[in-house]
Amino acid sequence: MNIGDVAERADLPAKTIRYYEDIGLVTPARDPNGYRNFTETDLHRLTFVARARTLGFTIEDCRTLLALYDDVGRASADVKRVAQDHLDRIEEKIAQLHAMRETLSDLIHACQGDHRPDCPILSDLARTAYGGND
Amino acid sequence: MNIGDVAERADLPAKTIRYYEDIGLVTPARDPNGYRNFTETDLHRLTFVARARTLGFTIEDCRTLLALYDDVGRASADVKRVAQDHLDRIEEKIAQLHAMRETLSDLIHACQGDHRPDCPILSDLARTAYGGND
DNA sequence: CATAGTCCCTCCAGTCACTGGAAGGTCAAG
DNA sequence: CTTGACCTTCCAGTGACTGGAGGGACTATG
Repeated sequence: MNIGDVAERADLPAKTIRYYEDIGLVTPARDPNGYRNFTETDLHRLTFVARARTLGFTIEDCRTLLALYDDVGRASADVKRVAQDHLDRIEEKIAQLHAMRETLSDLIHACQGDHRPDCPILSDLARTAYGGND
Repeated sequence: MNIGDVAERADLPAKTIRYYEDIGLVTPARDPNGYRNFTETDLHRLTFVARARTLGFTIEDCRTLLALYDDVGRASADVKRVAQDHLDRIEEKIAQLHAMRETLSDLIHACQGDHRPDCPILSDLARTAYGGND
């Protein structure tokens, strides 16, 4: 398979696949003309990575997960730990985003959004760090 | 004020403040020895940016918000639009993260996490794209 | 006056995961 | 033989910093 076919079947840009080769996630063979020649296994690894990426795993996580996938003697506990760590990071991010959302939506609701300059959003941003404790 | 004082008062690394100067968010004066000499106004702009960044605004947003803040003839509607766009992006990210969280936590719950190799997490990642429609 | 320690300076490189583009080689069809 | 679609490599840019090298400036002490 050429890179175009793989790109379509793995639903990944060809650029990304070349990048994944660069960083060693796949190592496709080469035709005499220099074209990459992917096997079904290569494609499978790429769809694996694509799926992991949509779940938010980092490339390093993907590398680890691929290694575990290749290791028939793996312990599922190792996989679970990678996933749990990742989930923890996601929870943390969600919490941060929730905090931002709350503040932002409060400010947006408080803002008239008209032609006048007065704006609680700017007032909030411009508040000093000691804004009201004294 | 030297950069160290500003760093402490704005709760920003000195490195970051230099970077903000590089990209034109502040333009502190210079002492004859080359040291940056920040005014209270500079500090105020930096705390403004710091606050905006904790609310997740991009640097470009910060640039826009600072310009609006400086413009006494601004319309609050302009500020509100920037904030609303940002909130929309946050909502979208939260939705994505929720989707990841749901899938991940399902998979993690399904995984025994023991010494055996069988693992629904890996099975999910390794599923083919046509995984069950045929 | 020398020295030590703390601050400050600039410039370069790296992060993460791609993405865009230039410049050029290869292949199948007409 | 040309056109167009494909493929190749290499370089640079993204966002928002961060780390480090290599060196100058200032303050306090002996």
